[in-house]
Amino acid sequence: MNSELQQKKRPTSFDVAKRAGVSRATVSHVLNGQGRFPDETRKRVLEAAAELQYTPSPAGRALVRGRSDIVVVVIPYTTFGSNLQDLVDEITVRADKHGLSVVVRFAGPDPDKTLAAVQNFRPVAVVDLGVLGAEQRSSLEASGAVVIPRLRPEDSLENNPNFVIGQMMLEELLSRGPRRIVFAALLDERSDPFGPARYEGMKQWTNVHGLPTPDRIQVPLDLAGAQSALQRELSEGQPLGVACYNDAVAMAVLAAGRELGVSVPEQLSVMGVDATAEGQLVTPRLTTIRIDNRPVMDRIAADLASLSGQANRTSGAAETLPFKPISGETT
Amino acid sequence: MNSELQQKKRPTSFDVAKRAGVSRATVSHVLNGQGRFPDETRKRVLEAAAELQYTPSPAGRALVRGRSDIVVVVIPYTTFGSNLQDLVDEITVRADKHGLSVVVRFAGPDPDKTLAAVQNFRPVAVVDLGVLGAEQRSSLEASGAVVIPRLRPEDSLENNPNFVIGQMMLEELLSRGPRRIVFAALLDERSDPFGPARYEGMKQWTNVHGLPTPDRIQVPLDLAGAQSALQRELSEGQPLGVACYNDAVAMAVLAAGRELGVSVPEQLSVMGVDATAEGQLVTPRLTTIRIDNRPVMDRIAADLASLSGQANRTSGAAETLPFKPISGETT
DNA sequence: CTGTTAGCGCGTTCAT
DNA sequence: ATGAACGCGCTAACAG
Repeated sequence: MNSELQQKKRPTSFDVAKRAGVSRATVSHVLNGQGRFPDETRKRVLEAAAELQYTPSPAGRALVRGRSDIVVVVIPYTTFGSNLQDLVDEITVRADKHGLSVVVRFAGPDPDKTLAAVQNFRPVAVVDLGVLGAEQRSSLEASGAVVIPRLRPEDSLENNPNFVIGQMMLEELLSRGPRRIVFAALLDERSDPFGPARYEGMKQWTNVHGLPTPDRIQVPLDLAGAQSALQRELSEGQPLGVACYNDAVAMAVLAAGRELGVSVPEQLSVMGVDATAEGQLVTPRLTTIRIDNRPVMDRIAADLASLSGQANRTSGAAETLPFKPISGETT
Repeated sequence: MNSELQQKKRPTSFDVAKRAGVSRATVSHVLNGQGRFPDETRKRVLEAAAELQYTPSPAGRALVRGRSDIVVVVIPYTTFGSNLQDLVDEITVRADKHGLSVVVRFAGPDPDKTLAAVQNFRPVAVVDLGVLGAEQRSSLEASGAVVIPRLRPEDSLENNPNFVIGQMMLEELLSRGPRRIVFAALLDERSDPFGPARYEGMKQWTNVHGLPTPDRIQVPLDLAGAQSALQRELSEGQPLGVACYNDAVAMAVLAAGRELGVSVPEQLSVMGVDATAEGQLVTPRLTTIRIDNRPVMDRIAADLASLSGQANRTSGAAETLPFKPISGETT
């Protein structure tokens, strides 16, 4: 028989109250900074709580509050910049300061199930990194959760960063002279939450500048598949500029071009997005766009802070663009 | 457009009971499949629940159960390809079948805070993808959570996949003849949860085969940094084989070698791990190891199933190895 | 001003 | 098949 077998039952507010010689209500008041108590009492309660390592039961609190202390970060099925974890880490730290706990939820193939799962947490807030549609957002808001938005594909397009990225890529691809433009999306559409907006940005730009609308192709991330996808576009013999969804796609296009014997960047210029380490390590080095998510983080942090009623310090509206082109050898 | 009025308050078991003309206790029993009720009653309750879209409050349930329905998947701070997301997706689906909801938690820089955050959910189970130390596991288990995958007697060091991967890399690197071996870890140690075991595997293998113990270097993912890291190892003039922590590191090493003008694979052979798309798209194509996480998934699924008392012993013994070398042009 | 009592919120379960 | 009580924290109302 192991004497250590005791199921550690967590201390409750009752235990703290008993130890501090007060009532449960007082414990609650002191711990939540409500009402005024003599320092003596406050101290006794705080000490008792500390000694018992008291942590209020999230379940009890959620029950009475009607919602949990959980913030759900919903992440699209895609790999955008490996610094996603850093972003989440920072959200976590920030939320922690407001007494909120962060969990991540990967968006599954079925949006409804994802939404249901998120709803099930009765989260106090949902950080949407590009997954939620309009109706999902309002559904969440109807249930009382605050949705902290980032990229909304449907609100004013000109404000959408992805829209601007599409245009930025065009400018870069055409800076060496005119060429036919193609947008290379991922083969797996589900992995492509931002592609459509970028493509839209490109279409609008070409439209404004009197250029033909770029084609859109889907490129698998293997050599053979990419090759056949690219070959169809190259057949016309004029120089081609390929704006890719991300660096991985760009690398597939480049590999295909190499296999097909076309010269880069003369006959084939390629641009990625994300500035991954890999893209900068290969030859030819990728021209790409580095996305800085500090502005996103700031916005999230502000929204998070406003949850606790803290002053919503709006930072400067227009700073520098949150993304900048990285010149490589592929344009 | 249907302007259905959003219910501000979710239905409770009381609402269902009222609608079905029974008591709350009956609702609970029927919904949880306890006790025997006439089909008539069962049906009425089930229908009422469905019509009201009743979802039991997780908070209420957690309160009475003492723990939540949450399964926390703890993910190491490492670059994860979409394969990890697929793994999590599958865990999510599997857990859902048992009425459990999955959340992901990225391991932060501070293990204690990570542990505390996980504990705070009072999870019914924790899926550890390579972050938890022994004392963390026991701490979780002491609080009543099941840590998955469960440690099994056969999980000695020799069976550790990473241990075997290290050895497999050595065999591949040395297949072209003897050369000096170096293990290239990530610069950011925090991102490297599996490297140590792989290095251990290599050390043991060399020891058994009477070869010198491989050096260990840390390689940053930029050209200049990788170059200086590699240069120190190349100075001896004999052929070098570099076993890399992953494909990204391998690409950094290759870029450095290219810059330094060494021939691949004659003077410098390189091996990665992960078989990323990028590694297969570059020239020279990477020799790497593809890791199949189906076995891991099976094990997790089995442990998950056993949470609900379902003894699911379907998994046969060791079939094929869960990883296989991909021959490229770098060895 | 300081602190307590009482009761709510929701699902589960024992005893009837 | 049900009433009542429980688990835990919060807070309105109230008493010292």
